[in-house]
Amino acid sequence: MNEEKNLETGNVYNVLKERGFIQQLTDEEKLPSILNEQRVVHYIGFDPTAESLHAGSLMPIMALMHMQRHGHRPVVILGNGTAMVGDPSGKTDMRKMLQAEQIIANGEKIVKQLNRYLNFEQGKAQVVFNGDWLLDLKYVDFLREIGCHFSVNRMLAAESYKIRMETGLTFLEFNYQILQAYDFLMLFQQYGCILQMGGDDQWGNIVAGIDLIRRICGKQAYGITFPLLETASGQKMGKTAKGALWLDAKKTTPYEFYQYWINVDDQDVEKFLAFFTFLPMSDVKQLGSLTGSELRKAKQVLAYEATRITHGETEAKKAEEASRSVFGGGHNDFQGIPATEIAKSELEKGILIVDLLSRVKLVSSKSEARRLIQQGGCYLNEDRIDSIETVIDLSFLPQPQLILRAGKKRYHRIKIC
RNA sequence: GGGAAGGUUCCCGAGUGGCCAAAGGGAACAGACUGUAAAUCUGUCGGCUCAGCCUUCGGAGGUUCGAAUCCUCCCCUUCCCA
Repeated sequence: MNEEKNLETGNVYNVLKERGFIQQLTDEEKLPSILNEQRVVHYIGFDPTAESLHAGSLMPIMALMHMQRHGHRPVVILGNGTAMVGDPSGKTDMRKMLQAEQIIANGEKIVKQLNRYLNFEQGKAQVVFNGDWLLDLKYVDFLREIGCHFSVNRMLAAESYKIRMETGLTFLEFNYQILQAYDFLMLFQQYGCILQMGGDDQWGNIVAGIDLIRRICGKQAYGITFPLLETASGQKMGKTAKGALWLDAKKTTPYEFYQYWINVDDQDVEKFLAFFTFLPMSDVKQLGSLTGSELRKAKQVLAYEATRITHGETEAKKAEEASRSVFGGGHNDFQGIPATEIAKSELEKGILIVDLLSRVKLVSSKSEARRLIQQGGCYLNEDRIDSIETVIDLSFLPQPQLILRAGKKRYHRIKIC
């Protein structure tokens, strides 16, 4: 799915900067020229705390893609070691502790996912598991060799621990930063990795790694952080009605993925085009300058491009078609929208509308289904269902298929088999 | 280890014996308006075999006709002291 990208010319630093990826960096003087002059090995860590990455990881992924397109070499760390600890940076609560096997299994799935975005052939990029060096560390040796370089006073003063200084911080989590710094050191020594990137909440951890490398190796390493994305309404980006916006088509279908992007707030369109597509900035700005309903064109481009990058061109086209036919009126191409199979024999008996809604997960309980109907939000083939007693049976079948709609935007197709 | 304050429905947060499925706000959902946007207005917002019933107020017991509210023990969090 990952087509060969042509190497792009120009300084990747300028590209990242122009597209808004850079929140902070450690050396504004040197880093841009280093990125211009040499092939830079750089890394971003992903926590295998779930079996799929979600939209929150998309910005780091896009950054790595830009880097690779400019000839640099991404290293992805899967934090199967650090996930055993849990990063407290910028968080209110302690993370749930996960089982080691679960973490490994998640990690393997995530590696597969990353293959869609990055080219791992011929050493153009690499995945490493930090458990390889973290899990077998000897406590006392580690304290003596690494721990002695960290100032607790300074760690406590760090912004990333500030919230947790109020709500509580365990020693376990307090060690996270040291482990991440150690990761950077390992990558620096073993792979010549001189740059770490991450969300802005990682700043403290990144700088800790740079310090450690300087103290132990006497060499300079660098860091870049990305802005933490919030939507215009102040929500963390990538939330859907069902929860996270996953990058796994099984957890969030390409259609749903497309719908997320086409529904973004007007104010976010230009920003998101810059982050989540590879369109030239001139196009991004031009699309972003559209106003009123014209802006929907920009959203269509955003949705298509973002879906294409994650799910490929075929799926993106299908999602686009389905969205057009559903929202644009007219055609009957409902191929792309979520579907459930129901046996014809069941329909012969008839199914209560309430049961049907809950069966296809358009609602999370039958009470919700009743509420939906009573509030006038339930449609079958674009006819409003008025009664919660309605029984769906073969008499509804002159239509080639059954299309259920909940509210204005949530569609579901019933396949008869 | 000692002392203090707490743990309430998705989140924040009221409630201190019945009128509590539990105020208020946020989030979310539906309707109207619209551009599959935002804002606004209206309504909804534990579950079910839905005029009734069942489960919920950290956990387990107990008192009582009746408990989120009182008692006992336990678990957890924060703060102060060590």
